[in-house]
Amino acid sequence: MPNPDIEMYAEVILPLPLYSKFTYSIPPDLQGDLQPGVRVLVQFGAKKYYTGIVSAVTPQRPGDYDVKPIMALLDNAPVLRPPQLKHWEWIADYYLCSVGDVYRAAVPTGLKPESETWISINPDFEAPEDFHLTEKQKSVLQCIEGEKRVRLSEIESNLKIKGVAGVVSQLLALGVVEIAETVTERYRPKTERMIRLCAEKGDSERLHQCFDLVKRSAQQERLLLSWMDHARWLAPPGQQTEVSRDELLKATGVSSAILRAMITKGIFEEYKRTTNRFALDLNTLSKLSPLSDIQKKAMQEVKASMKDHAVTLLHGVTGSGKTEIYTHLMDQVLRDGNQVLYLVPEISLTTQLTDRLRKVFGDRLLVYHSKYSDNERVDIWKRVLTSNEPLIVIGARSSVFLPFAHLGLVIVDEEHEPSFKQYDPAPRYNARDAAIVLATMHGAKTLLGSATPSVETYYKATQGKYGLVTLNSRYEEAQLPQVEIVDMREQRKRRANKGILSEPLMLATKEALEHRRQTILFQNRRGFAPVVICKTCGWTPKCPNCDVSPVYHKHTDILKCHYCGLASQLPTLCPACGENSIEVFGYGTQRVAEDVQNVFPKVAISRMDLDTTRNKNSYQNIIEEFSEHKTDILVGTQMVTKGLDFGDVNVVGIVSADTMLNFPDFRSNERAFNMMEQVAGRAGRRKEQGKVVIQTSSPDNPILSYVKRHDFKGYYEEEIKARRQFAYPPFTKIIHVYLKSKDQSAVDAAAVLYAKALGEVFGQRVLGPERPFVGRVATYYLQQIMLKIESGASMVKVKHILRQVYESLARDKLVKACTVYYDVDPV
DNA sequence: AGCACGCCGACT
DNA sequence: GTCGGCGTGCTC
Repeated sequence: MPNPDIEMYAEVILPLPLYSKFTYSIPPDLQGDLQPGVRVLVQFGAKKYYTGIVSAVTPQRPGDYDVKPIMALLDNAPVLRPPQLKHWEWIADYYLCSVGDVYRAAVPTGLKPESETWISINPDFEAPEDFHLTEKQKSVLQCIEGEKRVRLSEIESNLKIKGVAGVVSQLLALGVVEIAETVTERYRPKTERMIRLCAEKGDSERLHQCFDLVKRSAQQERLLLSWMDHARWLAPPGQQTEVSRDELLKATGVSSAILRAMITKGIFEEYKRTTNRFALDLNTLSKLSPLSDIQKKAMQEVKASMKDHAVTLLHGVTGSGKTEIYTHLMDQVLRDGNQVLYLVPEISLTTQLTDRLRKVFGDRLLVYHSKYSDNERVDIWKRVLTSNEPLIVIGARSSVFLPFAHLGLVIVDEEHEPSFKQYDPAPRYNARDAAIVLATMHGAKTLLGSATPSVETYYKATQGKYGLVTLNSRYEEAQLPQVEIVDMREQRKRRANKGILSEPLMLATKEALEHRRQTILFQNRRGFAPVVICKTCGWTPKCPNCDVSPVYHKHTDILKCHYCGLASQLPTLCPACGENSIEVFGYGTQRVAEDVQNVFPKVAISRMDLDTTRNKNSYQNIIEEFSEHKTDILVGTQMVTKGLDFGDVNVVGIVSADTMLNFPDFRSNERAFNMMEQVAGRAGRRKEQGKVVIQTSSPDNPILSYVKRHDFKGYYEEEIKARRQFAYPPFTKIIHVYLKSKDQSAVDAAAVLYAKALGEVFGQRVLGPERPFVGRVATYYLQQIMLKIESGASMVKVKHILRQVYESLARDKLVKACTVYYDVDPV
């Protein structure tokens, strides 16, 4: 039993980017209930309340400040599991951010209620004689008057003026309004509208009454009969079921007005029921499909490798059936009573994959990703938290944070994918690496899978640090596609192309169409045209917030900045010279789709890029339509490269390889090879050999010859040589130090100072500062300093030095004007 | 990250 | 004279 005489204190993690620890006192009535991992409500600063997570409980009274008490305990039991706090600390330490940053990213918002300011009219207020208000005050007051209470943010959005907080504080001082800070729980369990009869089971008199009431309406009668059918009303007692409103209306085809009338008559009654978001019919489960001999062999090798390696790489060419191997492995882990984390890039989480797995694993499969609503995410969190049962979570990046009880296996598919790395905001973590660490904490094994492993991973595999299993042939002897490289300069010289389509790509597409086959065209740029220019004076538009040119979008007829999202009008006359000579150049997906439609006017084309996949179901719809062959040609950005499986695709066109090949950083070869090989892998996944056409202005680029031969090893050997020669990963570890400010001269000067200070300790390991590829994003100017640390050097020491340098410069006026942050292992 | 406190320009 | 701009420093 806790001793109530000893005062106890709790260390609390707050969802803030602060590095110091915050300690609160535990009120006597909560002593003994508090343990690491529970959520508590605490006051922070003068008015804010946050949901914090208790990280430790100690009897140690902290130093010389007034300790605030914990306001409330929000949980009976921790919302985290034991290894999670350790995992958060690892991420914060490794990726150089605060634990609060990790907490913010890890836990769904619904579990982190914050306080909000509510404003209401002061009922006791009496206006003195000479009382008058300014116009601004009056309009704010009007917003409050109609309601019981309003949020500050609501007034701001209603009036569309700034400084509402100030006006409210004036009104508060005058006594006109009062304010309250409240904490609202945002999580709402999902409810379903249900319909029941206003009669007891067995009350036949009442039932007759009901039938009398609907006698004159065929529709109402139908609804009543159908309801009785759905509810199994006539079955023996105890076998009745609840009837959902939607289900009933859908089954009968009767309009909701009819139902409403019957509710008004008192026949039916509507009520709400909390539903299980995971409801599933267990009778539809199907068996695992058997593995081919080659897959069986690979599976045995994977299992053998896992005996002596914590991490194993499964290097399998596109279409070799890696997913089948994962499925069998997961099944075995479930049988052993353990849980599985299956990480995939966001786009792979379409029903293509999840339906397949759901058929095998039923409700033991949970799906978790960013297109889910926060409520749905809280549901999944709670389900994982309360379940010790074997289950599989398939999810994107953030599912590494779920409260697993006992992981037996972690799978990271498409492990080379840059999207596993979060770039902004902190924590800037790589989910693949965080997952490996998590697996180790659980004593679980990790399987990384890819057709084009990252250089780092493949290097570790060749060095024996990771196990390596290779699958060289495609499933059912499908062949890797044949690759043709087309010189676009030569095409244009001969005027053989039609718009962006070269002759070979046009012919291949045409042939595919004739054989009822499909085509994917890959162009890694969205919008219509990336370049807008005045032909008379050379003027081009610039984004006012960023250091880029906006892209022309034809459908909406606007210029759009792809960095900050700002949209503007395309001027008809040049703003610089006044001539009517503005033209657009270059190709985005919209324009590619338009060109293709011009060449093949009768063919159904769809487009998949960020612009067409904003909504939760839009991926799904585009992919479904394409896989059901309702569309013949799919034009898309890198989204189309990620793990999609379409049996009828015979032709893949890489519309322009040039931007990929000429990117100015050390990963550009890796990215270009992976992207081209992956998109090529979408072709010919069934029996007939597919065809890939790569259009380029530099057909002699060596990367293209490796893609042409599907020669991963050859590309890798050359790449690893270059990495060694120029001291890039995996031979060094890279940390980017960023400085950010709205004041350009401040960042520029501060970055020089910073690089100099770092150089005094790290010497040649410091490169820069330089402006990043895009030097200004959303009104912030950026400077980047690159640190190259030899692999094997003590990172503890490096981080200690980074902290010291920051502290020594923190008082400098220029540095103070900037935000400093780090990106560890950038991709 | 918020938020309060505090010190200088354009308005009643 | 005041309102209100945002620089600076603190939050258990």
